[in-house]
Amino acid sequence: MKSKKSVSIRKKPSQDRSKDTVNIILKATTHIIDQVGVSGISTNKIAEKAGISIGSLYQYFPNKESILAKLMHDYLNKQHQLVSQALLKSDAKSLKEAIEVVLNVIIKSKSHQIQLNKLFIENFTRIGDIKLLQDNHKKLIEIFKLAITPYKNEVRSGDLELMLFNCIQSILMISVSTLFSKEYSIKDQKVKEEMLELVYRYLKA
Amino acid sequence: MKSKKSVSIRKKPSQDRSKDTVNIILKATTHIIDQVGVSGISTNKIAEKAGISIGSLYQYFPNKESILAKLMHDYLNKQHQLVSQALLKSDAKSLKEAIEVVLNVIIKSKSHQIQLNKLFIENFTRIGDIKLLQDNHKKLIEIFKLAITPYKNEVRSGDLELMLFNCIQSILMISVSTLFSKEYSIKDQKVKEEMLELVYRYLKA
DNA sequence: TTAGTATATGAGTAATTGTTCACATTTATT
DNA sequence: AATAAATGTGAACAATTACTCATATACTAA
Repeated sequence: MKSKKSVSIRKKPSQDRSKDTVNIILKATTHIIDQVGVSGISTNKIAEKAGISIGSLYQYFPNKESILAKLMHDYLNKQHQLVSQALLKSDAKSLKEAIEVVLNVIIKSKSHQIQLNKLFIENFTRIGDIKLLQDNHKKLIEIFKLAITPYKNEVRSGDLELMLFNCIQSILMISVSTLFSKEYSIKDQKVKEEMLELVYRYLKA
Repeated sequence: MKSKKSVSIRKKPSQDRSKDTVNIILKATTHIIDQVGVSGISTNKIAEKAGISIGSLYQYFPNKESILAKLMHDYLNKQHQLVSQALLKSDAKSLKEAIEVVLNVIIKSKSHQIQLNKLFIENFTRIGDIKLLQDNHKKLIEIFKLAITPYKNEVRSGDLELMLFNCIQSILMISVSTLFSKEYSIKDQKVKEEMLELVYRYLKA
């Protein structure tokens, strides 16, 4: 039960076929999460689904948790990368437009990687990964802050960190909720507009 | 693996000592969730922690899931009850005050039952319990709607259901997040005020 | 007291879990 | 071609899992 939730890989794959193996393992894990959830995962099942031997799996991952951690790590990294890129290319001219840019990317990242949101949520309460998630939130807050800095005269005064913390939590929760909701979809334009309205009204002076 | 997530109890306890047993089981489960999370739970551990035999546990619960379901069920029921009661006794005179009443109770229920929020969140992705959670959200939306109805001239036009859906998601997520955050606490007055601000600004005309 | 019912017990079971290790095969290097 | 390194294999293991059942104890009512 003493699982070290390391993100590291046991052996660094040098040849192409071993890199493939690692990718296949990660992909198989994602599929299983999608089908039976995080609690339904076992290393034997992953190996089976990946079509490799259980021994091969342990060549590259020291334990089960490290697979989930790697998946989580990659997912969050990708998210930051996407948001940052979008902001660079953005031609936002107002607070509202800047918010919209951030919102668009988060929504996009959520709707493209639905399976991983299950991992995202279940990990919320796992002690070992709380730090990972909190770092994620902090990074998102930083990026968000950067995005609205040019328009800070439009922003009401107050504890900006806390305000952005609340914005991020709201956006994430609404996004994820709609993934499981029957009434609302994250792809629904109306939902996006309401999220924008929520954040904009909250932040503006 | 074919778990029936029934809330029902296998045998109805009639004597006092058996009612005690059921309560002890539920309490022990709550403690374990608090310490090692939902995924660290096993029926054997519950029985051990409760100081009863594993056989006794299965006298009253048909399977492991039914224990978690009962816990969840009780928790959500209690929450509705508290919110409804608070609204009855409320002397709110404006939209903002009505929101505050709802907010106060939800915050109170969250901060009083910290452990169960882990169950709450992890259950978010478990197929069987999604319906339970969605029903919970729907009920909260209904209660919320009832609370602000007297002041609906203060509320902006739009899809009220969706608006309240977003409010509930935001409130819940911010509440739960602060339970795990180092920077912010749900007991912090500033956090409460910001949540009120978020919801009020979003709803008002 | 006695008989019936409710409650408690815990060794036992079959299945699954995470992980290891001795060995086989494939690739890179000389 | 020979050797070393990288990669792949899967039977095997101890631990843990959810759950059963035969039996024992405690209560209730006659």
